[in-house]
Amino acid sequence: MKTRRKSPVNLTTTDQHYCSIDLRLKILGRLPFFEGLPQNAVNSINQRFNSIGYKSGEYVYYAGDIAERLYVVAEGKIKLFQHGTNGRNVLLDILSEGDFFGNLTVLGTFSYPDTTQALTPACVLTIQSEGFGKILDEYPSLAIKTIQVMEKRLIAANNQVFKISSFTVEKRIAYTLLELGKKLGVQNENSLLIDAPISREDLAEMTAATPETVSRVMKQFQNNGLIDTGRLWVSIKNLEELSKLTEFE
Amino acid sequence: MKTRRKSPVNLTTTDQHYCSIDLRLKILGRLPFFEGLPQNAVNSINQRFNSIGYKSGEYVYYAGDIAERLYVVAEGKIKLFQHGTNGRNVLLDILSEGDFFGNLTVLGTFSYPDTTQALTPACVLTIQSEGFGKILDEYPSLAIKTIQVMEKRLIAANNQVFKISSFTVEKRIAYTLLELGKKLGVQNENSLLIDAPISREDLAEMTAATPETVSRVMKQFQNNGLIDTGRLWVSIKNLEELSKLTEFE
DNA sequence: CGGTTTATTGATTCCCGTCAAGCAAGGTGG
DNA sequence: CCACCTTGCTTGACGGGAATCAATAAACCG
Repeated sequence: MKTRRKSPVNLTTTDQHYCSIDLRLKILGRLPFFEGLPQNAVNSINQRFNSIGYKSGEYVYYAGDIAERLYVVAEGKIKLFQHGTNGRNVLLDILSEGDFFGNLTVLGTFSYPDTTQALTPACVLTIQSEGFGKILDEYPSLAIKTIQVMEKRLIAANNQVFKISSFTVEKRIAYTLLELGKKLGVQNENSLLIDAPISREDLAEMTAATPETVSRVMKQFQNNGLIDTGRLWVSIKNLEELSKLTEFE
Repeated sequence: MKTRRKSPVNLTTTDQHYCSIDLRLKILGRLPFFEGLPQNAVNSINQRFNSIGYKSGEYVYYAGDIAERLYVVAEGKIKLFQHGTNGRNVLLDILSEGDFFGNLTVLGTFSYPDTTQALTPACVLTIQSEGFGKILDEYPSLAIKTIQVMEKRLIAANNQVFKISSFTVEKRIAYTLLELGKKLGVQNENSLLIDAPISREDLAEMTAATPETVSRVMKQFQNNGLIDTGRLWVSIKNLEELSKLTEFE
């Protein structure tokens, strides 16, 4: 069963990876977050955002920095995590196009509770929290949209707590792979490729496990034909069977 | 070291525990959630809420019920949890006066992801999600307040993930007791009483542990003079030392 | 004062983390 | 294109922290 091969994950986006001005205007308008707004509103909002490009591995901000900006992912993937005690971190989320992070509103000075890092080359739009507050005042429908997105994220975070609290490692890993498939999956021939360079360590940090254990469990999944995997990539071959693993006791 | 005695937690609120109409009007206006709104707005909003009283142990809604209402705690404590596989649940939060739960906005029909149950006799105000949507339209400042509250909750949920993922049981329990102290604490003579009937099982469900382990760890805390505890109550005697336990590796 | 719920305590088991060594993949420079 | 190096993955042996199972004791309630 030789399945190891070159990573099928697309890593080579255009090298010029600070987002060009005209590109970002188009992107902003298409973001699900701003959909439904009239075009002139989008233009107006767009003018108040700046864009920044990040190379893979670069940090957007660190936990503890003063939280005064809101960010929106325009392109690429951003890791959101908290630093663990010894050097083992906890990976809370992987954000992609249209997701926001950072500090939404002005509620006194406080610090970011987490660190954000580009997992792939990425383009990020950003605005001062204060400025975003003004936008919310101007476009109340955006505030409601924001609430809806946060509602979903809170539910997801609670599910995460649930998962880690009551699943075995095997179930946690299966569940996490399925989540990643839903969020970052790209359908290839006969398998669902997770379109981001996810390492064993990343998975360990998402599942409250160790890289070694993740490796062992994934090997087993691979032997059972549930997934296909290699260095920095995973692909789900049998989604149904993998789902079954997360179901019953 | 005989510390076992009658529970100091106040359980006997007025027995008539469906909230009276005039009481709830006063309560609504004082809720931190609605503060800052002009009085006539509060009156108008108040008219659109109903109030329901719950006896200790009663359920407000179950996970899977169709999510069409928003709730606000007016009095008492509400447990928010998810059902585990075998009968061991995961306790996500304990809500008290001013906290909201349920479904905020209308985003298609979907089900509550969690179950809510009165931990003490409680009075809860409720409104259809649709009606709350209208209120948000009318009072945009409320939408921003809502965003801020959700932002805090999301951060708390992420911290919860972090805690469970990277702390030992001892640290998790210490951390959870401190959280409860902050949220539900009442300063008594020389200790901070957690003002809710919290069982070993509740704590286990909050810390991804078993009641037996919680019992053992708390016994140790008690022997070290950090806490004082009995059946369905806990009091923090030495906050500083307890905090130290959660700090470094 | 019995009956019920909650908490304690002990003995045993096992999942998974830790430590350590070796291997495969990819990138780089000559 | 190959030697080399870095980074990520695999695999095994071992130990420990906490779950499980089980029985007793305390607290509370009618």
